[in-house]
Amino acid sequence: MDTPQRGSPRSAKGNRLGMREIARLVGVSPITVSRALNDPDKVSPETRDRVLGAIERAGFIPNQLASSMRGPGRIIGTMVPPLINSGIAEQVQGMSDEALLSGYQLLLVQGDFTAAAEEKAVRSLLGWRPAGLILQAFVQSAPARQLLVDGAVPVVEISEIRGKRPIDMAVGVSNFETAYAMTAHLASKGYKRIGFVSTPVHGNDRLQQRRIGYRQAMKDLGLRHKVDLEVEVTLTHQGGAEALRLLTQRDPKLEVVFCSSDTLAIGAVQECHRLGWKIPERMAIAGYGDVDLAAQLYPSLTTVRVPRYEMGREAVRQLLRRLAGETRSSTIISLGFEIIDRDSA
Amino acid sequence: MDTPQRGSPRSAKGNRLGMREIARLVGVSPITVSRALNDPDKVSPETRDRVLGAIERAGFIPNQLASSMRGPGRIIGTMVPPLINSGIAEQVQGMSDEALLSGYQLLLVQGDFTAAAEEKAVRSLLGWRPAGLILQAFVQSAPARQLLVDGAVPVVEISEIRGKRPIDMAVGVSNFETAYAMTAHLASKGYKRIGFVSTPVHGNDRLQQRRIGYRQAMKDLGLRHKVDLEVEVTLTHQGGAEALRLLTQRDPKLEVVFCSSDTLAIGAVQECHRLGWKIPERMAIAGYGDVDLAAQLYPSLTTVRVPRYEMGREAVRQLLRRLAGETRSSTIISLGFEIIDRDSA
DNA sequence: CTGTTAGCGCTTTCAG
DNA sequence: CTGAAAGCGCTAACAG
Repeated sequence: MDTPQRGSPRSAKGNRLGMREIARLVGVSPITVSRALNDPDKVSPETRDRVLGAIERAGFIPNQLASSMRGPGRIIGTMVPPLINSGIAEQVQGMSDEALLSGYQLLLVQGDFTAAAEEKAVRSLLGWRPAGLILQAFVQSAPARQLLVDGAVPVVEISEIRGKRPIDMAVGVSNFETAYAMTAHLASKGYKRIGFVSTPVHGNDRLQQRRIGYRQAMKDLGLRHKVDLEVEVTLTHQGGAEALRLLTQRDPKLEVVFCSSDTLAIGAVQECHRLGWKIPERMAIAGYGDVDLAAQLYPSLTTVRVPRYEMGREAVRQLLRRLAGETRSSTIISLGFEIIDRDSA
Repeated sequence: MDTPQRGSPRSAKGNRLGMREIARLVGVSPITVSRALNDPDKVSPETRDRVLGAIERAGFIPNQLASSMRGPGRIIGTMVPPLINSGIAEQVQGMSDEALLSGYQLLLVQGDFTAAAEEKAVRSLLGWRPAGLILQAFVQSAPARQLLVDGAVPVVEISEIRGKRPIDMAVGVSNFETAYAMTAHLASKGYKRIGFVSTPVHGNDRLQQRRIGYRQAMKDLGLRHKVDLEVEVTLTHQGGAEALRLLTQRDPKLEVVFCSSDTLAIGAVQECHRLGWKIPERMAIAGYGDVDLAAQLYPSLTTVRVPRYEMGREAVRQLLRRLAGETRSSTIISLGFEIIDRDSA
């Protein structure tokens, strides 16, 4: 209410006041204002209150750009795959929540799964001199990798963790294990003819590992596996529907379709409804991800739960630990997973 | 390949070289390097090539923090509602795509729908001295509003546009119109008993307008409307299922449920399946948003399509136009919508 | 507990 | 077309 309306309305950008003005107002030096804000213990309670009061009254908001030019910045740069149609939103939420807790901000750029976009994204992120980077769906193209190595910035990859050397740190699950476990789970329920659907695996090690896990399980369990039990489709519900049609065309006796993403699985379930097929009697469906809808779907979806929200948080935590000097060496954190057995398979 | 590996590995943060070093390398002054990058025409082609070559070779990435301290920054601050369970991801994608096109970066913070979070979010955004702000799900709490008015920063709200005075600029649809149109559409198909489901409308003007639109249409069309045809539930698929149970309990003869979000509608559809109810014969369902799944759902979902991706892009465009000095006054952009008539109602 | 000095890396004047 | 000087707003380092 008593905030003075200063300067011209919306045009001038420089009418915001700085520490200098606050300092003058209170009758101290700028550094004291800085300390009152960042290191309150180093200022006498009395001075502190006067400073903080003035800040409040003036509506002063410290310029983070300027702060970041000295110490390490308070930006965490993150690259994510397209947010549409994936559980990535949860990961972002996890990162965002955890970052804010420690006063960091997320600078978000979207990659797609191409090397060119990747390099561009990393470049622009590094331009902000972030305290660290969190990379999802990172394909490690050579130039981008080089940038990061040169960059001397802590990097956490949220990724496949099996048999891969992270640039610096990594958080994730073993996609091989999860897919293997699901395949074995389906077999244990008596299914023998198990198809596998994914989006294009080329250049995506998470999907590669899932497919390898599926294949390995089929082999270990002595189940018939042919390449034509596998299809690649686009990451849409429609893709899932297509996959179902394709696979049953190739093998009319197919019993269950294991989809490498819930999106695909949900699409496949709808297609079954359309065809009038009973799930799981005529066709069983399994997914991957345990999105919100999975539990509410009819029939409820058997799927793999990976802790996406936790992965986001853990990635930030790992970064902060490194920044605090608590860890020096490269670390890989494997989070657990669950096979969620529901009605669709 | 020939990029020299300089300095200590991952610990030292200062080993990145700056314009000064590049300048020295080429034998020009720093300002020439700056110009080669930002204003190539002002540098002789020959000098430019030498500078750019050196930059390339050294792997130099300009420090955006430093640049932003002089001219207007290249950050667009955005506040979004929780990314989970909403079409927001598309809007973010739209903003992100458009912003990147012009060399801006998105600084993302998540609000929830509370005034306290809102103020905090706006504060931290302003701390980065963004070129502009894009606010979604902004409830205009008094302190936050004051911050923005004082802030002298262009603000675009992605919001309800009916009868509201934006802080500065706004992009959106009339939620009243959309809900009115859908209700009328349902009535035109012969439905008389129409229920309405939403998440809590308190403090959310978009939802308020949708509900008012529904009520107004019911009245205008001479349809019976009682408050017990309306329920509020949480924004989850489960919420949609609950709503269906609740409403049919209250009015066993209910014919159609209009959900203020596709998430709810999809949940309601699953519940119908579970109950063994035919859609739309026993119960019809309509949604709002036209998410990806809506078209693939069985039965496919009758819903309202709002151009979320476009809203994101348009918001950024509006901001950029203002920054370019092309517009001075407050503007409100209303984007269109479509009633998508499918099988569920 | 408080202040002075200097400088982060870039870009805006203003001169050549 | 190129450069020198100055400074954006803040904070580390070193006094008092």
